[in-house]
Amino acid sequence: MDAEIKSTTDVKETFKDFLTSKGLRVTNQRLAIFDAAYNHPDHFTAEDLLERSREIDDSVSRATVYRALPILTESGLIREVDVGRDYKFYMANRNATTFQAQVICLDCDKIFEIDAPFMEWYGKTVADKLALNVESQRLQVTAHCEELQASGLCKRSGETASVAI
Amino acid sequence: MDAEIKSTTDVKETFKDFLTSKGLRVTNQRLAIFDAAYNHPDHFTAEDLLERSREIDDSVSRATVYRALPILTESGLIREVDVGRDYKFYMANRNATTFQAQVICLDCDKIFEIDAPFMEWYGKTVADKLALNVESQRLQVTAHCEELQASGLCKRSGETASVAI
DNA sequence: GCATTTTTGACCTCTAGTCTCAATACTGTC
DNA sequence: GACAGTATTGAGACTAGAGGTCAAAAATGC
Repeated sequence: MDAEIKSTTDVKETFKDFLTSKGLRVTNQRLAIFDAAYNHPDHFTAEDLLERSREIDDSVSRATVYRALPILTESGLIREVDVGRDYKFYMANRNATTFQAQVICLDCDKIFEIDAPFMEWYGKTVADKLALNVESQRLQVTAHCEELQASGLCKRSGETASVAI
Repeated sequence: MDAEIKSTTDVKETFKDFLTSKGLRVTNQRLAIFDAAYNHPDHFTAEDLLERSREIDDSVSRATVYRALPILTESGLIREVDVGRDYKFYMANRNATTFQAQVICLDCDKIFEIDAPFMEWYGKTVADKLALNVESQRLQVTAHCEELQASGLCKRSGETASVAI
């Protein structure tokens, strides 16, 4: 395996270390939730995560998932993805470091993230100009299934589109 | 009064026309909600709007406000402003046509919108490149009160900052 | 003014997310 | 490995924003 790519097992150790360093305990439930979250190929909701976590450890409760999410987010292993819905989405932070634009399908609820390095540069420019701390910036594009398939973005679930803007 | 700037009374007529054209009835409650929304200087929530509407017509109910919001949004007189909170914000669409970036204060809940014409151009470029319909794009910048005051953005409530990025 | 039909207010329901608290399980120490 | 101390857990109650239901009220067209 490529030395630059961390295996899930390695990342799991990172997560355990994170817990310990914060004085938090390493529990089966937290590990199950980590596995479910980090290996999820797409965006997921808290409810999705509960379901998947229970496939690994059926004792995991809804409350524990909601309690684990901020920990996982703080660890940097997953991140919140706000798409302007009434509930939150999350996704594993497996590789992305550059800014990503969200393409949201209005028909089927799918969310794609595509690289938008230009936006990152723009964000920095804005931050300099206003002397503000840019915590988040979003470029959100909405479209319909048909258009998405024509653009080559919408393939199979879990497959990353190789498009950048 | 400048002929190019519509008075609230004129806009109210536009709203009445909109209702009629959609086969909807012109009711005191809808007009009260329109007044409360269109004359609100800042961003507001449904609950804010309920309170303000009741100052104009104390018979206005919560349900009616929630029912009026999509109508007002569809009419284009107000717009939804998603700032990634658990509840929706709205604001009057008094002048803005260009893209606006949101600057959100993490300390005091204030939201500023500043012109970002560059983003609009970028959105169009993206739309062309992907052959997608850009429905919304957001540049969201977060900051703290101190920073905001230093940048000249945070003044008095209701005052528009004259900053563009 | 009257009949028709929409709209309304009061209240009920829904859902995502959070809180409570007794029971459980992790951790450091022996 | 067992123990004590303490964090964590699951079940279920709870909250808040949002929206649905339905009989009563009000706007519209004639």
